Amino acid sequence: MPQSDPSSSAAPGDRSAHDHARASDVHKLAATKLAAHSQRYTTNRRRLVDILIGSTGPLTIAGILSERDDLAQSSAYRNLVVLEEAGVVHRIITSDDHARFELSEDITGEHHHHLICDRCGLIYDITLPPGLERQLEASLAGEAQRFSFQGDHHRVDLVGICQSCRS
Amino acid sequence: MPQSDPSSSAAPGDRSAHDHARASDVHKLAATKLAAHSQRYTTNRRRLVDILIGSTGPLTIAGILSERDDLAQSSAYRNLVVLEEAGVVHRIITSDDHARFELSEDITGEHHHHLICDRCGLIYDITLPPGLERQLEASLAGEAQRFSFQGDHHRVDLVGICQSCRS
DNA sequence: ATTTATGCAAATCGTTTGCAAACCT
DNA sequence: AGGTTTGCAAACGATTTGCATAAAT
Repeated sequence: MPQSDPSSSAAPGDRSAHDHARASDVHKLAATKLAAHSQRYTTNRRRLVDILIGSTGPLTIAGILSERDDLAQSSAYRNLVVLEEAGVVHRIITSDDHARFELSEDITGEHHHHLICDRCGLIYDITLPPGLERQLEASLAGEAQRFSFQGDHHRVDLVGICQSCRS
Repeated sequence: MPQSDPSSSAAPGDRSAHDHARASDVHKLAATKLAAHSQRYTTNRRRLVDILIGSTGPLTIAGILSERDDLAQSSAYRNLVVLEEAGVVHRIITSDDHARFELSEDITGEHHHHLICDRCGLIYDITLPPGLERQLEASLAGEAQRFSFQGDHHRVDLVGICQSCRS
């Protein structure tokens, strides 16, 4: 429903949660995770990771492809699946039709949440106080138990309208 | 990626968060909300709302259509858009390719969150302690302000594997 | 009488997949 | 060599839309 240029995905005043990890460390971890899944760290996969390292926030496929014109769309899709399964990247689904990708928290070592623009799909990274995270975890674990549900990870989003869509 | 019968969407031990509102009240509210958006409360729209009232949890389009065979798919899609815009229903997007729908919190008067099965897309409704909700709201509001983001509503999901997908 | 809603079938568009060539190990 | 990855183009499938008919005001 909302439409905009899906290749843009900007960042706000502060630095993003991503740029805390050094590129070489990220690649090392990525290689390890892929190896654990019997997958190779090919040139294209490394390229994808590099693009995500360089990004200030979650990127759409279009955004990723626009960074390098020597990247086949189908390979991007395929490799993002592999990277996701290996736990290297994380796929974010919003009401926007375009999936977005970011490095996984295992890789960046950060736990964060999102502000999601309902109009253009733009995503900002945010963090919550550790105490709040703990309480949340505890409550969710309790609810999961009631439903015999095996929780894996939680997600907190604030949905609204970003500054540029408002103006 | 995960696949299963999208027409099924069961409930667990307890009652769902939905069955607290009386059907007549729901219809009255729905009519009001639609009127406020210059939209009619047509037969098909009422049917959709009825199906959601009767459901124990969020339903996919397939699940909705399977409840009544005299409901055209395109009309379901179109009317769900109208109902969503009027704030009568709420659309839930997961990694599953099938959008799911539930009555909006304005209508049910309940604020709840979700356990989402990563394999089959099944969704359970859960609630968090009011105190925790308040802290969460406050933290999110603070973050929104930092990004000049106009928050509308928050969302908390626990993603994992449901009992039947585990067995 | 006009506007709005319906239902069918066709179109759309992000994503997935078949297949032959290129790449690793 | 033997299996994997790549890139092109074709296929897929949930959702959307054009259009003629039916309903509502």
